[in-house]
Amino acid sequence: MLTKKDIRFALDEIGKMYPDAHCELTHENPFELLIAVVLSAQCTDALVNKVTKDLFQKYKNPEDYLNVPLEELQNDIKSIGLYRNKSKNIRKLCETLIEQYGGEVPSTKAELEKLAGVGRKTANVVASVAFGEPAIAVDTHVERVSKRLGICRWKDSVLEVEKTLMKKIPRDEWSQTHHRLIFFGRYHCKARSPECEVCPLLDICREGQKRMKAKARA
DNA sequence: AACTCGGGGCA
DNA sequence: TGCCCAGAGTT
Repeated sequence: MLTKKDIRFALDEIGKMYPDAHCELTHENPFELLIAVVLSAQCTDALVNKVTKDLFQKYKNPEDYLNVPLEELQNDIKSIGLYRNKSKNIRKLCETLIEQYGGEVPSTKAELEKLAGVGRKTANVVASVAFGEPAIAVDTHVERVSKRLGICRWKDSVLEVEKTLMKKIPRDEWSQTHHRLIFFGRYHCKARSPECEVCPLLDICREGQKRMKAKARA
């Protein structure tokens, strides 16, 4: 497990690599962000952005999603995969927004998480990006990076990873750190081919040293 | 905890 | 071709 000092070092180095990491999903308002994040589950944001460009031109508010046949909505998001679940969830979500929130997007994590298609990760992202609430959303990148570096344990659940990060990172750095870890995981500490050879964190990274040793042996 | 949804991107 | 992707819901 990394010491507090090592974690500080790691966060600072990652911050130097990606000083202006941000949410890459296109959105003009909380509602569009919410839809975009729900659509982004298990597919890349670049792919989602291709669809949302036309989607947000056509669907401006929760009512618009309910005023077309389900098949039409499915067809509009077909190319991102998992479209049957996502289209149904979005319609259910829009119904809830209209019935319970006057057509607006609720701003707290607890309320967001109750919406169809919105889990802990999506709720954290929307609360953080759209409403400025401190949050660390643990997706596959954040989880992988945290475990490789040794910020948390390999067997930790997603929720345990989130708790550990919140405990070890100052609250006012949560949102920024979240996006930086995602950039670091996406572009450098990649799932398949992490670039350990040119990584500034190699000295403190358990997994990186293991990989380099294995490579030297081969 | 394991399984399913799923087309696109990349090696 | 095969494997993975900025997850969530169900069993």
